[in-house]
Amino acid sequence: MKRLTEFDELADPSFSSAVIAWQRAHGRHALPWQNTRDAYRVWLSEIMLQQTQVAAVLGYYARFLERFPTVHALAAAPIEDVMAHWSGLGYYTRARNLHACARQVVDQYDGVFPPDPALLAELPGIGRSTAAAIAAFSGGVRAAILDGNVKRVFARVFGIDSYPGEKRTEDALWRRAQALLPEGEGIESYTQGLMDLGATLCTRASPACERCPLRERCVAFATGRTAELPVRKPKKATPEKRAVMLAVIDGGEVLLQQRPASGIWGGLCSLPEVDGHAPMDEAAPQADAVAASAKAFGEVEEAEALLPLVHVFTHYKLHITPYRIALSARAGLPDGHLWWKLAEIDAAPLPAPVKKLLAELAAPKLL
DNA sequence: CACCCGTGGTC
DNA sequence: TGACCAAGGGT
Repeated sequence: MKRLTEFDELADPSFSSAVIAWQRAHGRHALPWQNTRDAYRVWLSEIMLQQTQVAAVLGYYARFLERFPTVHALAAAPIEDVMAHWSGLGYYTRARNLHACARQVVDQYDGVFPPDPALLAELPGIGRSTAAAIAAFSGGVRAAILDGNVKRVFARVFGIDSYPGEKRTEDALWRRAQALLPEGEGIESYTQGLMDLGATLCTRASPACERCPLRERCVAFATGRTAELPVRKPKKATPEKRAVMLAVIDGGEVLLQQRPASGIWGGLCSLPEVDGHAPMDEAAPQADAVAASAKAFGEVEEAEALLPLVHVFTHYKLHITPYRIALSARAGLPDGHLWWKLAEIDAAPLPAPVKKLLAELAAPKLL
């Protein structure tokens, strides 16, 4: 007698048939990165969609494709150009990896993405799940994804009551994902169906269980635990930091500083800061102290405190205290700094809160 | 392996 | 309105 393996235990062909049938009837079919097997377009969408919702990606995707229509165009472009087109989308390592990946595909694969998910996953910015999605959508390859949508759907359907971010739980989820893949054709519909289910029906809050094709096999639905599953990440207090930023203005231009490639806002530009990040229990420096530190950039004509703003990251809260510094004369340009025309601030590779601050400085709202 | 990395939307 | 979340990967 044949011993049942764990895969046999987890396998269930009716699961993928239900997802595929639902996707074909009720899933999304008209997103800009669908209805193509162009691996470049599929890859670009998958990278942009990492930890980012569809609505936020749409505009970036269109503008990016217009500027970089092929992997060759992207590989040939300067990184500054790539960063500028990513500016505001967040997780900027993705943009650096995107560029590095394009160059690697051109150099190593003659501009053709390999169909094998294991090879895709060796490229920068492409992990196991993204590799599977690219392979499935662009080549019909049978490979398992495990993103936030799949984790949520699985946690509810199978009543998984441990935190999905925990290694042991995630390993178990990967085994299910692999075991539940459709045997025959339909990997594209199945993969898209899992994403669509999670994004449109099996949402975090108030899921639409009455329309769900998996309702009758869903443990969370049967036990009234959809609000408790998936189990949330255990939370901890988030620290608060302070940054004093200098908007040094002269002749319609503002002084920007290149940030290090790693760390927060890596690879972007920002405003020069006084004393870097200080903990919140220290008071912000006085205006004269700020003006003194701005002397490195030239003769200070005026130093004006602007309205403080708070920017919240996943892991800490940043209190930004901005100062407008008007110069009467410029000193030599320090290393890693550049002047940027305020009128063209939209095109600068800046994080969202800094760009917003400077946009308002360039064109103050009349109240 | 737990933690780091952005931003906009939602309740 | 603060907390939480959304098509993860790199270290």
